[in-house]
Amino acid sequence: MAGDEILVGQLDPASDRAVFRQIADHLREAIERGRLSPGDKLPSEAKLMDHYAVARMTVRNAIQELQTEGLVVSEHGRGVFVRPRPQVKRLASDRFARRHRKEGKAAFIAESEAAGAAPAVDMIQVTEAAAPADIAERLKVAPGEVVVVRSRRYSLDGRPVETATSYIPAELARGTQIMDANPGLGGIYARLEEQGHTLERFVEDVFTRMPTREEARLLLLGPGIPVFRLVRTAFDVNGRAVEVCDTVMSGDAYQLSYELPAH
Amino acid sequence: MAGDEILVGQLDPASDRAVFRQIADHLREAIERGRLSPGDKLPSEAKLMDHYAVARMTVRNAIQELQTEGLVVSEHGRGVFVRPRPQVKRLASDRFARRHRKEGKAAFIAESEAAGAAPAVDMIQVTEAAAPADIAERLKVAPGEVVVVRSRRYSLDGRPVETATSYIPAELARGTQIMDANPGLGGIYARLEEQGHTLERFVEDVFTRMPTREEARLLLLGPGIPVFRLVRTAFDVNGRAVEVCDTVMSGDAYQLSYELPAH
DNA sequence: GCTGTCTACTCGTCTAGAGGAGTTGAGCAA
DNA sequence: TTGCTCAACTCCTCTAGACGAGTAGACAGC
Repeated sequence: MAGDEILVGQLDPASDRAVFRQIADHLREAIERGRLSPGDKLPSEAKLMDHYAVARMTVRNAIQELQTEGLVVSEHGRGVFVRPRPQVKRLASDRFARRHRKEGKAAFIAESEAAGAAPAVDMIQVTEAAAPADIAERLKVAPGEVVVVRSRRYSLDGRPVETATSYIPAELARGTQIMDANPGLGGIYARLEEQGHTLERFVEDVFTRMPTREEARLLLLGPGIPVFRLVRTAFDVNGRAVEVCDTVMSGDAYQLSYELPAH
Repeated sequence: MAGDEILVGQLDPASDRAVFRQIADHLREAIERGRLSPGDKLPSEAKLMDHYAVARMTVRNAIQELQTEGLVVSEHGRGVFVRPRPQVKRLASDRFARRHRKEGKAAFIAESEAAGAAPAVDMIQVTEAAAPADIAERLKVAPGEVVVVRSRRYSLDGRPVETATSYIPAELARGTQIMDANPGLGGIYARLEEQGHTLERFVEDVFTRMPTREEARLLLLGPGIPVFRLVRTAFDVNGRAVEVCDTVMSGDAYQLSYELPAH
């Protein structure tokens, strides 16, 4: 039976460390030392109860601790498993360079295919709405001013990995393909450049936090998985902010990579 | 009594949503709507038991859910409180520019003082050890090769916010102040440049995950707070990697900011 | 004024049990 | 072979209670 071979730990009754923490320590160590590999099943609650001679809640507390650390995931009716490590997608700092855009594909699609993964976009919505305060500040529009809001969700190989919401000043978007669900070849950055707003630079602000319930639902995030929040502001050659993109990315699916000059 | 005014929610017995989740939903909504502000005390377990007419474990499950979401923190003997939002430190992408270094201070010290916070560095250790695999790869040294390892912990206003470990090829560090606990004015980058390794660029790889137990201990992280892991490689003008700095930062204390050219 | 104690209140840990619901595989029936 | 039922096993939800330990305020005694 999977996982049984790790049932070797002994409780230390003299320790002032809580019993459930001692059990969690045993299991954690088994995972970190590789006695349990990603995807392996932990001993069932019943087996752990028998082995350590403790009540059910004590075992569950131990497992709960590992869950919040992101080390294991439980599946109702099946068991508790060491969390498999997903493929990590590397986002390079040149991913919005114009040369990539010229190929006629939006950044996400182009680089995903290059990495050998199957990209998909769904839940595309285009509306007009008041800009949230922090977005309005970045776009240099009045708080509450109506802007065009484009939101969508990206998936890789069937797994949702990222939600993104773009905010564009209304006068830059109205009457263009930016208002369509499909913004056309090269994405909205290509459309903005066609309008004469040649892009010069982007500023990305990166945060990390635990997902909201809504985000966990959209990105299929279990407990113990944080998200990146990435707010990117696009500036044209006149220094005007022409778009702000607010992205929430599954923290275990991404590695961000940036290049900094030493000046 | 603090928090009592939010005791207004009603359970929906017809709902198939678990009772403890309904209670968590009520409390979460109270926090998000501002009926409970950062620092406010939630109703005690006893009050919630009375109000919802449920068992203690049910209430504790609800609170546990909010804890793993990072919304509340519990304090033994005092109560459960809405997590106060700490001051966020913004790391700009030019923070390692030479002009900052010339002022004679290491990056962390200089920018913290500029932001009006009191910086501190402790737990400084300098040793020689084998480079971990991913570090060796970045440094372009043989796996397991001995390098100089400098680790330290940074605090702001008394709160530890970041641990950092630098790896420097041994032949670049031996016989220099880099081996000392105090690397001198301008930090180790200044020392490397004095050795003729003029820095040209940095590459930063950014990850997010939940902290290990050790990291949570060093950074005083409660449940529900993720960390940034930031691995920075410094390249000199010859394209040689002269240092790799592996940093773990409290996720709620930092905002990273990068500038990307559109090319 | 200071100190130590006492008490009420708080969350932490643990036990012992009940019923429910999702998953899986064996075995049987069509 | 295919499809169904059923039992065993899994984790999920919830109850009811016990004892422990940290906190904070009231209060008596010095």
